[in-house]
Amino acid sequence: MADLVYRKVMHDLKQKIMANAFPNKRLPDERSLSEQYSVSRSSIKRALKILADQGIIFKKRGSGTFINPLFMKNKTIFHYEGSNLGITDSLKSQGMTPKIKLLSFKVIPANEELQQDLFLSPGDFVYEIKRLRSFDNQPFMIETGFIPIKIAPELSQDIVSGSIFNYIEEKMNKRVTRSFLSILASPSDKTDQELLNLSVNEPVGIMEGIFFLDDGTPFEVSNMRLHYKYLRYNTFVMLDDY
Amino acid sequence: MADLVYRKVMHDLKQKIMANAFPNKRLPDERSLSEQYSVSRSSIKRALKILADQGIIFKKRGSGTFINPLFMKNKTIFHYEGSNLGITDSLKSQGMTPKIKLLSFKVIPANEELQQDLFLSPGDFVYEIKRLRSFDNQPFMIETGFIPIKIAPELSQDIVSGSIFNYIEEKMNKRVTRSFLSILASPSDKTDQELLNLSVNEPVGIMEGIFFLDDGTPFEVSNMRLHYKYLRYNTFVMLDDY
DNA sequence: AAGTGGTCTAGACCACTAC
DNA sequence: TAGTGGTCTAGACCACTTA
Repeated sequence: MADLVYRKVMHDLKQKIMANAFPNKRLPDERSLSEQYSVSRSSIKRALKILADQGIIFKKRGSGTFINPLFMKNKTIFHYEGSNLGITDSLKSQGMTPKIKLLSFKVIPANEELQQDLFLSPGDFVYEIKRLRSFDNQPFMIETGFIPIKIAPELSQDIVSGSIFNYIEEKMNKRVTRSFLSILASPSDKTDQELLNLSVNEPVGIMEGIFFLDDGTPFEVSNMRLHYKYLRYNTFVMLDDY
Repeated sequence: MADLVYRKVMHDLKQKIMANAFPNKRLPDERSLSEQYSVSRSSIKRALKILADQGIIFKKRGSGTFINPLFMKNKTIFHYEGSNLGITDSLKSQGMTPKIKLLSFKVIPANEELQQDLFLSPGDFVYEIKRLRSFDNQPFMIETGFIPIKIAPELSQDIVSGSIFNYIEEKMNKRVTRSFLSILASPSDKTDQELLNLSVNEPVGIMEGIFFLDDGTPFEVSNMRLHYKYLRYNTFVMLDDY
């Protein structure tokens, strides 16, 4: 995957942007980039499109391509980034060592809400997986996930003690490529305070979401309660009507 | 704008999909579409890419292009797409009556951070606008906005007591179409507690963002502190590329 | 093996911005 | 007018799925 032309260009430009290789906050024009990288202008455009979709750069027709200044900020702090679906990979890409502690692992009948969210029928069962995620001995997230047993019949205590998404991709040869997320804030409860080392007036950030496989099947409903210092959800909204 | 090839194809296909013109939930292959529409395959791909980004279709390499069954079953899932950036409109569409109380309105020199975020030069000035938003007599948001005076030289106390975005669109004939948002949680401070009727252990949700005009010009830097019960940010994440 | 989507090229022409 | 990004084409070859 990593040998694709547009991906290489995209990654290289991203790296250069972060290394402040363009102090004037402006990228070379597309035709020059095409020459520099010895690739077609189309490939340059494709790489730039991705960076633009991620909000890292923006283009002004007739004028040039510029770096979004807000993207450069807050890079020193650890945070969960909206651009990655999996928590494990999200942490790894930031050089963190993720750790997972399994709190509980059960099979329960899906209630009505889960039936709706996961397109299940009455009587269907789901795994209920509670986990505590940490990095560098700092717990930052309590995660409760629900997965239909018929989608992943072979889940074991061993598997769910690691990255479930990686298991799905490597062993089941499917990809988790979409999710609906809700993000909100809430006072912490006793469990939060104990597990996440929070004082009573410190809140949690909550992410609720449904994750989908690449064929459109809803795969997991997840409720994530995060230490408030470790949630920063970045998102780029475009209203350019297609 | 509507005469672009890929847009026409995209709209036409979208309409056909909704009219159930593909009962087998499968689109013709790209080469056939290219012939049917008498456009290049690249243009077909571009149209399909947009539909895929919107979650309407998904592609399977070697197999074909298929209609997302979820799109037909539950269209509310994709609801965030039509949503508006402006708070005022966002509330109105939910049947709420928004109210704005102007807390302060000043002109100050842009500090270094604002200069960067808003593409300003040293010595440039910005408006600093602090407002409290309520609906049905329930205050829910403290908003601090910074807008370059050179972008909107005619801002008055009267204007900023209402919807600034609406003013921009109606009087200045520009559109706010993009924003870069960070969402996080934080304990409330004394001001939050007073203005938003929060107790000490109740948090705020924070949205920090830069809003851009449709030509890419950064228009406003905004810091929004929300009563935690009134922040729920919904988003749809796709990882198909990258 | 046939058919599908994915990647990439080289180049033409258009639309907008800056000077 | 010169330079920028935007659109579009025609075609080559690759990677994957299905039979």
